[in-house]
Amino acid sequence: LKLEVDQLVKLPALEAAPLLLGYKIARWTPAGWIKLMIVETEAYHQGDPASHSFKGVTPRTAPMFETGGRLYVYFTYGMHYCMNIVVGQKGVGEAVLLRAAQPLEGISIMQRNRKTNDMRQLANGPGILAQALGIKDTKLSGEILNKSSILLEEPSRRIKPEQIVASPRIGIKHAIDVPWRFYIKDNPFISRV
DNA sequence: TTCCCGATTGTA
DNA sequence: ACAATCGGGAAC
Repeated sequence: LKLEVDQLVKLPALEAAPLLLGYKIARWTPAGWIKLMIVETEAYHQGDPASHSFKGVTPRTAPMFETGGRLYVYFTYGMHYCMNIVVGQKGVGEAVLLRAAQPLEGISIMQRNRKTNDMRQLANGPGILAQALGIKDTKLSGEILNKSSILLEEPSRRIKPEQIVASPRIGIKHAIDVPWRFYIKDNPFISRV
């Protein structure tokens, strides 16, 4: 049973994050199509002290509080961009961080964006994934999926529940114990750790 | 206006 | 293990 994208993005982050594994993220660029399969995600919600939405709406985090189906792109560590799929209901601040993906189409474009030919290093981290997609600013933040240059497609083959691993999230200082990072077991394209 | 810090990455 | 690098957000 495949979940329509429109239904999936209405779910709370903790439900949507594992379900997004296997879905495809795509972008149309002047050089052609880029497409990857999502293999690693993390869930962030309003009651979560590690979430940007924890302290309420700010100009930066406003997209997290919109209806699911938008993008939330943020700039971090003075040099990296990370992309989220906003999920859930309007007024509730939650999103799913895209941490890693498996390259499918537009490999040469991503190799150019990333300055490496190593397939496993094209999208094996949230900042790296954004680089592969050619994201160099936060202009896409708040944009609506499938109505902007970023598309989300249903999986061709559904990921079985037993193939999904849950583990603690990476790089956070709060709520380090909860297993809200999800990835496809044995997939070679997940981020380090 | 000042100050601290971060949902990271690449290099040593 | 650690530097690079700068915008967001709280405090002053």
